[in-house]
Amino acid sequence: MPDAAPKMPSKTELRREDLRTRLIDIAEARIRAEGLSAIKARDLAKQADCAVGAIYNVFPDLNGLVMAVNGRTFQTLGEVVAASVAAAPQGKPQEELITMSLAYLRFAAENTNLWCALFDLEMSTEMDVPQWYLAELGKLFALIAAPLARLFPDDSRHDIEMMTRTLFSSVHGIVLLGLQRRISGVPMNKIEEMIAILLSNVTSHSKNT
Amino acid sequence: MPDAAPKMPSKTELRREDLRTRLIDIAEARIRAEGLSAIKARDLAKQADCAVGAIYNVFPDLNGLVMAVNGRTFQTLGEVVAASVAAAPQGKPQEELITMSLAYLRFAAENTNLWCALFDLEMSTEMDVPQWYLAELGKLFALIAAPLARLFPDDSRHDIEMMTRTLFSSVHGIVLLGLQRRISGVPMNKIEEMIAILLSNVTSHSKNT
DNA sequence: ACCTTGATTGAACGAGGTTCAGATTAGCCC
DNA sequence: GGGCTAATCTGAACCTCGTTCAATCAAGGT
Repeated sequence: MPDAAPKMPSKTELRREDLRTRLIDIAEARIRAEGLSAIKARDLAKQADCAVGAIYNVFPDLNGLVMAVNGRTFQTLGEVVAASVAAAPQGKPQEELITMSLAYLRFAAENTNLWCALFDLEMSTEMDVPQWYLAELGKLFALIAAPLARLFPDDSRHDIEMMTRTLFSSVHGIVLLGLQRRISGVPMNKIEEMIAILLSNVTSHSKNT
Repeated sequence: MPDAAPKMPSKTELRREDLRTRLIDIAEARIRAEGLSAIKARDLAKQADCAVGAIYNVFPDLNGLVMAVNGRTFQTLGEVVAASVAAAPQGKPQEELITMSLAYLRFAAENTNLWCALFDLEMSTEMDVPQWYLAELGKLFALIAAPLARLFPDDSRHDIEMMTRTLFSSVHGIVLLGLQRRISGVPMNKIEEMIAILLSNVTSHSKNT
């Protein structure tokens, strides 16, 4: 017998994996184009050229599929933010924070539906937050904490952690409400201005508590 | 004939109005207890002791009913925030802002499901934002703008407006993410601390742009 | 070739929002 | 009060979805 543990990728396994990625691709495209509510089992099956039931061989349910899409989205988001700060040489900490925030805004604006799906699901079901989610969030937080630690070298790890969460939540809130009311004005550059106001104020003064 | 314009509240009208408020009451209680997803047409009808179809005589659809609940919620929220600042004699502007923000947090924490419903609906359907919604939001903004105007008397109306939106969105973001991860720690007093960090920093420095 | 095991299928189930033809009732004039 | 008209009320029926499962089929081993 051959080695047992790293199971052979038998023909079945391959089809399985193929279907899996095909479904994720289709779901991602659909969410991007029409939003989370456009995810319908029968539509997906038709597009993927498989039976409805086949979806449930590969994912526990449609939520699981959306989670897989969210995994991709979250990873891309992390890369985009990291890339933005890597691109700006080694600016002042404040500028790094603003750069990252604008990258976050930009990503959310250009991929609104995918970005919304990231939260629409976690929010509604308050069950087990998956591991990768927390891991990705941790990576984002680390990116923010770095310039903050340089900016406030005397603050404790705890203080930096608090500031990180505070700033992330704040920027997230600005982006969220900013994009939400696409109708009622608040053009993109106003949102950018708001982020700049927030960060330049917060980071030009130091002591908290 | 009697005057025509302010139509008589005939027996039908009364029942109609009665059913309307009864349905809102029931829906409000259900959302409070079990969240937005617990709103089921058949359940509501059974509890209100009417036929399923009757709901649609009084509201365009279930969304409309939820909107009515949201109307109440939003109004209560406004009152709570206004009351909090009225209760604190005439403190410094910074303290007013913190007081209001903590009142906002407190309301969201104590009425999480109702508060979530406020955004879960507006978010998903991006159709016409109803008039009362913008009006209530305007009232909230006015409450925030008042202390800001005292704090930065030289800033233009536009600057104050921007700062108002910025702070509101930021606090909203902190509350949102804070309450979202009820599981993964972030106890209430940490959230309060985050709000305090944000506001004390922002409002102790002045110039933007 | 044959058997066993697991994947695949799609019709069927159940849950939920919404509708509508018929039954019921209110309002009104005699 | 009796009768007529128009509106309201009713709940069975319709439709859309997610999800399941008995029956079918294919892969891999012997």
